[in-house]
Amino acid sequence: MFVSLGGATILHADLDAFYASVEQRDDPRLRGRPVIVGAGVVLACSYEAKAYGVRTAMNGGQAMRRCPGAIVVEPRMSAYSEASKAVFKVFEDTTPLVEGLSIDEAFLDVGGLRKIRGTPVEIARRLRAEVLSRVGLPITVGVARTKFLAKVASGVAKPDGLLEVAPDRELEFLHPLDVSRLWGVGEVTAEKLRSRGLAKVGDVAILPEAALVAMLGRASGRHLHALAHNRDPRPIEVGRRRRSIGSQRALGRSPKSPATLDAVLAGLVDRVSRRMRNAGRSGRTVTLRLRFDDFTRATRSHTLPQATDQTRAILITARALLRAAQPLIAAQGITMIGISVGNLENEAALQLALPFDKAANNELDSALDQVKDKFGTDAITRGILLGKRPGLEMPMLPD
DNA sequence: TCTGGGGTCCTAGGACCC
DNA sequence: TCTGGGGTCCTAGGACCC
Repeated sequence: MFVSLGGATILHADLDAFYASVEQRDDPRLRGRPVIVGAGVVLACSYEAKAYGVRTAMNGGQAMRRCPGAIVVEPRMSAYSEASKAVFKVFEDTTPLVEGLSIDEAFLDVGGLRKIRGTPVEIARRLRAEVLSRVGLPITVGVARTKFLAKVASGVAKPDGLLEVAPDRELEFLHPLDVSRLWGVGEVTAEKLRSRGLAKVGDVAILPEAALVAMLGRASGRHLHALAHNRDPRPIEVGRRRRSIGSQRALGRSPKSPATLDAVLAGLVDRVSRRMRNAGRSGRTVTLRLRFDDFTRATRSHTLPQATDQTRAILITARALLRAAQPLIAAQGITMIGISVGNLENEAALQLALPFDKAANNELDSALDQVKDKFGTDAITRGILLGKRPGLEMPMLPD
């Protein structure tokens, strides 16, 4: 057991197969059985399904071929969001130093709690028990001296595990691991490393930093070099804020008319701007994201002089970007469209970033009229094209 | 039944300013 | 008229993560 202040005091807590676990918690018939959340594509799958080779992001048909007995359930995002909040409540009851990474994982710094709550491992053990008893979900915790290592440790310990990497055994733990275990090493980087005979973290550790930088670029090279040598001084950051808000939609492979694209775009902008207003954020940079038949991607962006959270200002910008991308779309066939707004500011939104522009306004209205002509008067407001969600704010009428 | 939806960070070139 | 370095912002693309 460690008593030094420089010991392993960072916890990385990571819920196991989060969406699927919530489904198994809420429906006893699913327990112990392979569960897939999401029909077209696997959003999450239970460990019973993983045993058959089902993976997140896998195509639904492929997943069913691998695991014909799997039970497929529709995602229930609100249930997951609620479960996430309950789990974060447990985190925050443990320590105020919580840095959320995503809906289902967080770093906790428990370094100052030894006297009142025990050693980090004792705290981690209790945290796991509490998440199970209070929220009913299994969670894995990695304990280490650095964030990086705590995250790697929880990855190794999954599912339903607890693993401490003692400070005097860090390299012993790290160096035999496959390079793909490292945070930031995905398919592309792992393949680059492997093609040079670097399969294990220990192989990477032997290289000089300059060699890694030449291979992977400055940031990735330095990052990987630091981690292979077990250097990660980053502290827990409490209260990190999101830097962009976006929404996207897959369109399938059939050709899309401009009016359809416009309707989808309007729906995306409505959803994004609504979420911005709910979050009290406004932004300046509007980015249009496109994906084509051959799965290549393109982005087009424009930065406004002032931040806004207004549907109309964002939609006018988004439409201009879409128009500029028309040749690309015509040539390649579009299969996904997305909008995101970045350069977010924390203050409440300013009134309207764009000066009133009669021509742009008329153009917008006529575009929305075309959508209505084609799909019915209330197509947009009723959200028929956009997921059957009532209460959309479109169309925006002239002042 | 080939491919979801939400994000983060980094790089590189060009415009612009001092 | 030509030349320099440094800094910031914007745009586009790409890798990665859950």
